[in-house]
Amino acid sequence: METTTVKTYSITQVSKMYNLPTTTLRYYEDLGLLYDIPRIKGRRAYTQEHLNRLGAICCFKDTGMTLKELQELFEAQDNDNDLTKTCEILDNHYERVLEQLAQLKKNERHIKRKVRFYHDIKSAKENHTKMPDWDDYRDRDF
Amino acid sequence: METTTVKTYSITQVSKMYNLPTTTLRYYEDLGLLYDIPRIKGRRAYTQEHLNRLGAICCFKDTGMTLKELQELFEAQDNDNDLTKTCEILDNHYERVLEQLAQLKKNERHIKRKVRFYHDIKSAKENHTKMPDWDDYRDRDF
DNA sequence: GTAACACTTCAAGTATACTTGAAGTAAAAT
DNA sequence: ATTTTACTTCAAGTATACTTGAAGTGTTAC
Repeated sequence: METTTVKTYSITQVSKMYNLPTTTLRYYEDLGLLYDIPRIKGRRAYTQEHLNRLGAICCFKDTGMTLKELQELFEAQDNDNDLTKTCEILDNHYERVLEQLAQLKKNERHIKRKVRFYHDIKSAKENHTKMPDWDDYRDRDF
Repeated sequence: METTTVKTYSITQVSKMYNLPTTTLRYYEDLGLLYDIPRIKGRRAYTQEHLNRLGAICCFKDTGMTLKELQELFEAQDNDNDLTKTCEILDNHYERVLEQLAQLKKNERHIKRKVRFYHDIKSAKENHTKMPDWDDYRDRDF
């Protein structure tokens, strides 16, 4: 006979690893996003499986999925193992992520221009040189 | 004597242009993010200036700035014309945007892998071929 | 032994960003 | 002329994602 010990993590360890308050970890459990977390003497003992799931939660949440949508995704993935629905949700979400990425790149360029513009205004004021014109910064690559 | 007519836009036109409900436009005005909007017969008449400002609001908001932070930024920009503070806020925000961009790219790759993984599971099940293993998808470029 | 610490559950409270409802006005459509 | 449409103001309500508070338990520190 053979026994294997599975490495587990306390709620505070997980909290630090994922930079999430312990209250948020409990909240996700309440919502059913994390479940079957074993208790050792009443305390949560997260396994690698739970960490992987939590990684997925953060990834999807950070890319704009609501917790409700995450519940749906996990329900399709776990319970019924409804692959058609799982793929549909994932495909739709991936589309949205690509749009986000394109938009964020645009916004990044716009903000970069604005940063330069205001720094140049600051310099101009300090050195009593000619004030920059925003028209020279719009839609121009630096 | 010379009179120039400035092109203006109704709240519904602006709502459609920026894909924001009219109620949200009024809300932004309540918060002071948009101000000095002239009324023609009681109706809001947005000028190009307001559209530019609204564009900035959307850009900063979409990159994670809160409306309160936007109020601070605009206060530094408009009222006191406090360039040091304006630059500081912009610099800090730009840093955050670069981090977001890096993170979003990571998340995009992770989700792409997951999309492929589940599509491959679906195919495997339909064609009774070997099920894929997630380990073959982690941190691998396609 | 007892105080401090690190959790536990469960219910209620909060922050942000809108959103809705009620009551009114002014111009266009029938 | 009167109904419909498109706004207006102002106050109150809502959704999402947490966050806090109260009361309790089991291990560690002195």
